[in-house]
Amino acid sequence: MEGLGVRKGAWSKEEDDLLKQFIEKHGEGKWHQVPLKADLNRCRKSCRLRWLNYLKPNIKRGDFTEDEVDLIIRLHKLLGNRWSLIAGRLPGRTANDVKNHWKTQQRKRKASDAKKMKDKSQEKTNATIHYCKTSTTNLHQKVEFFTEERCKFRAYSFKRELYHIFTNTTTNCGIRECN
DNA sequence: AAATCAGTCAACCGCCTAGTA
DNA sequence: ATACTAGGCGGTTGACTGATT
Repeated sequence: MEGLGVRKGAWSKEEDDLLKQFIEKHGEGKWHQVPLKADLNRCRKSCRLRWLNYLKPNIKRGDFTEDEVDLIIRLHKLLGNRWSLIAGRLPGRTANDVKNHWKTQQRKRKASDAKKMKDKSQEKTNATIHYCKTSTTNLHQKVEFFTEERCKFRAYSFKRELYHIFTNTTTNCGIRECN
């Protein structure tokens, strides 16, 4: 049975050579025969993946070009997470590469969106703080002024405004008429 | 210089489908 | 119709590496 005592993890140079030699001699496919005939202590899936994602000739390494990125975005819109189909349209790129690239970009986008949201809310908070600071100063002065003038109603209404600034509410603040 | 963090990429896992006995 | 096997795929993990603190 596959999986008993089968080697896992990174492939060695020797294993790569054995796999390459086998494929060159017998061609792709027949993956179930590979471990036995190539004398590899690996499962068939691992052999297939190693070949497709790393050893296969013409695999392109390095950064994705702008054209490739653009194509990935358009194809993803069209096909969703069908990485093998998308990779099929990108010569030299594997489904694994495309998938990894997409995930990385997605993470970056999320991080940048989160930062934008944070900045926006910080802006809002700062504006509110600024508004409160200036408003409260003005209102306190008005309350004091009208209290001194014995203008109870005006002083009361400015107290209400103060309260609303601090509690950010328009419900009954419970402030009683000042004396 | 050491510790921590973040990004990248190879590899594994589990599921699905098709073919076959 | 059912069970089994192989191939294929997408999601996820973990090792590695370079950057930052």
